[in-house]
Amino acid sequence: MTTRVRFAPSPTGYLHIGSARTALFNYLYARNVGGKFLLRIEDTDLARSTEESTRSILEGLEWLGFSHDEEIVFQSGNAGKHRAAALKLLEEGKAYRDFTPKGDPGEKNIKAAIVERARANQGEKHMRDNEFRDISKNESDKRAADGEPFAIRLKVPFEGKTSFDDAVYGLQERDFDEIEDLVLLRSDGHPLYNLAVVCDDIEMAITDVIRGQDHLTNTHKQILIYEALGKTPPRFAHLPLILAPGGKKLSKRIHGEIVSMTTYRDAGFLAAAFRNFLALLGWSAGEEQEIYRLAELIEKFSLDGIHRSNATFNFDANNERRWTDDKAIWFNAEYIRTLPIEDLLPHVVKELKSAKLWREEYEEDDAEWFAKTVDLIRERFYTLKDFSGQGRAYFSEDFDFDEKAVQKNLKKHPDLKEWLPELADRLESLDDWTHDPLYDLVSKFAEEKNTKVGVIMNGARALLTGLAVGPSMIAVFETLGKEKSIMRLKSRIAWNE
RNA sequence: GGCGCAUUCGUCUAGUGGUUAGGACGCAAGGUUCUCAACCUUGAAACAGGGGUUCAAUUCCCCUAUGCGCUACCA
Repeated sequence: MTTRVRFAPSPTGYLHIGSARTALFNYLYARNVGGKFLLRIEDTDLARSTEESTRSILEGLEWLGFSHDEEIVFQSGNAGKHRAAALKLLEEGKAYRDFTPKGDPGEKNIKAAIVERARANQGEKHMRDNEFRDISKNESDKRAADGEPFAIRLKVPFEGKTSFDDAVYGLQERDFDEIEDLVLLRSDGHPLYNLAVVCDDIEMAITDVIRGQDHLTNTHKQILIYEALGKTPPRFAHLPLILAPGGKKLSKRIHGEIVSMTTYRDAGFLAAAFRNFLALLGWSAGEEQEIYRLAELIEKFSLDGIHRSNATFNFDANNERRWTDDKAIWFNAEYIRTLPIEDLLPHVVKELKSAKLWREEYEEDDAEWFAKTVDLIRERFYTLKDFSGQGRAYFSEDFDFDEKAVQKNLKKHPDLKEWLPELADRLESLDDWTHDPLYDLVSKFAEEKNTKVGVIMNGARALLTGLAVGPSMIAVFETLGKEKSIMRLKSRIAWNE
């Protein structure tokens, strides 16, 4: 039987970082064993589900490069089948109608209400004391026929336990005492989550369910449904959660944009880098390697390598430099500087286009220059945004001068105001615009002015790029070319007092 | 309240009944350098606590603590 896994988000927001990792692991697992990776949108909660969320999630998945197999399944489209399943169980006596009026949680905190109710019961087991569990079929049918509203509950047996062998957490057992007669169908006819999931997973012939650990205890309920339906449950693998610093839940409400996949895309992350980072959050191949191309991830992925404890996504909301996990940023920088240049170029092109710095020549006559320049400047960049930010001076005459750079590298040495234009004149007569002659000329110039070559270099860098930091000055001369270099050396803009 | 799951440097993690408990990010120092990165070298940094079992426990068992999850006619 071929392996079939699914990623099943509910469209109530953008693609969350934890969901993204669940999708990743499902994807890697499927590709590793040569199975199918399916997508199901769990849009049964119509009040909260939006088309926009669905779109955003799909966008996120696409960005990450997880292509799904087969058609996307929308859970809402299967409500009829879910209802039929509940009715079938009712017919077979494996479920019953509960005519208890629907309770109204109102504005009360749901968690508090649960605890309150449990405390009232003081540890007594009240799982099977529903008064409608054992009423006669006749009475049940009659009340239903009279139009009395009811929910359908699964009839969980008195004695016994469910068990399953989780691929991550090992053998899990749960006594029936701990499981209430769960509602399958609401009194308004809508199926509940546990029923819907089981029905859809059966329908989609899912063989392995890989999902967040928050479903670990619910799995027992789902197994009961599988059994009632006469189906064999799939294999389960539960994933540890990704938490915020301090061990708290990572939520969009509290932590905002940082949990959204689109944030990373828009911040200039490479999907490959983020994917790599995500893969190592809760999974390890058991070796010291950390950089994995997608093909390698697929090849090495195994459920055995999944951790059992939750991971913290480490960031500091109060520190701009640490707006997201340091290691994620490191991965991105590492990818930017080590990717084969031809793989990086399309991303830079896109960035320059969106920053209005793009010129068609970069793809034509100046293609070689473009590749060389990107290669030169990428080494100290962290995100794709840097190509249009710090890298602006390489692609445009319209760039800003960093005030600190001007102070430190130009104004602190007032002589440079005369020297640099003078250097420009010298350069004018240089025919061979390559490293050695350039270096010779500049160092001779410095010697002549009785100053350190660094003073000239740093001053020139500030004038030519607007920054105090950047590639070797000679390399900047080379890449900018004679004309622009001379022009900028003579420019007075930066000196503007 | 009940039930479940977890706990190795700040973070991500490797690992084992006997190890100097390893790596990565970050941090610090030094080297290199026209600056900043990169790179190289070095450093600080961890087995939650208490009981067992054992010749030996970070590793196995129990308890406690802490965190997380579930406990809903939410998903």
